Amino acid sequence: MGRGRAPCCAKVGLNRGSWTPQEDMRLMAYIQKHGHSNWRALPKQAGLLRCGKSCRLRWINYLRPDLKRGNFTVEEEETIIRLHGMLGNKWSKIAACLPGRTDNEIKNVWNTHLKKKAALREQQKAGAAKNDGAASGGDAGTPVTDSSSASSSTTTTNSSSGGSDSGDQCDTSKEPDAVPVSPLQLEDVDVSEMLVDAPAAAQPMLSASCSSSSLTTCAGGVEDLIELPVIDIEPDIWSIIDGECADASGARRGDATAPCTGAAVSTSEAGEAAFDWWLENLEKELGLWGPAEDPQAQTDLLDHTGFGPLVDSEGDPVSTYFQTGPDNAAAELLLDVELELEPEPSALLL
DNA sequence: AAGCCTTTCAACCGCCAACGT
DNA sequence: GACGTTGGCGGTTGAAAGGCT
Repeated sequence: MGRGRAPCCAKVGLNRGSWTPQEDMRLMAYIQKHGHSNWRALPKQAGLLRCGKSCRLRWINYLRPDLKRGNFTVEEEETIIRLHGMLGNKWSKIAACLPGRTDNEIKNVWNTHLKKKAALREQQKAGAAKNDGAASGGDAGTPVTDSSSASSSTTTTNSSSGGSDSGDQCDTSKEPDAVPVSPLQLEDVDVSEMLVDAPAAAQPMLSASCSSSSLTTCAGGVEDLIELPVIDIEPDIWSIIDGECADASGARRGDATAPCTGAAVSTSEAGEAAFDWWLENLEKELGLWGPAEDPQAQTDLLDHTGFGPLVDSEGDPVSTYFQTGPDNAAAELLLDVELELEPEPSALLL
């Protein structure tokens, strides 16, 4: 019936599985510039061989700049346990009360060790109830006496746990008007007291990146779109996925970033060349480009550009960026450069 | 050192609600 | 009101990493 929808996408020729750093960069660059008003159309417009759902998931769960990376704090774990006790598996609701955390992340944490922890606590409570008053005071509700258990393995060195938290409650990055937790369910509970607030530092990034509604999208932004890097995608794939834009894709063979309108490109050749130059340098700086047989050259380049910390030993610049966090000056510069999309080479090489 | 087992977590899948036509 | 489209949610899966024997 109407609800019926072909499974996400036919996935004909679409990439699946883990995202590559190149894909991450492309998605980030596109969303930073255009927002994500239409996930379904986004991959095509961004030149990604992914379905919109996959893009959304990747953005929400991993690429969003306001995400907290790293282990959960004890406070966060406590919050999850308590909220789960009230809400059940309403991961998105729980996530709404844990700024910087995603429902997927919370779900994983719960399933991996918080579930056991909560069960253990229940057992302890039951045991304490049985023994009743026999035991000494201050035991039954023992909050976190098992610090050595699961939590210790996941909250080892979380620097964000400190006192840096401040701010709004249940403010989720997902929906501005989202009702975090059902008032009916939480009527009797002081939710605010269990909330973990978002780091103030995350707010600017959040507002800058997630205001998709205020951004122009593909519909009218033809000249903007061509500024994104070009990748080689068989136009047939898009025509298979949805037949409507095969013409436009064919018109600019290989340029998957071309919008459906097929409108003329207005950027000058010089601009394109400069952008290519910029992109090439960007990829070099991230270790995504260049002869793979000479990693040293890339390292040298990184040293030269001052982007060294951006690439970790594993060579995954994106994950490194998010591990270091948006405060990382170099990373911010990178994003700024992407945002501006003004091919100004000198700005890249510090 | 090698193989096996366990844990973790990113990604996928299917369903549903909301919204637009 | 019916139908189609889209975004979002929760459950599940599978690859990778780590630990253990």
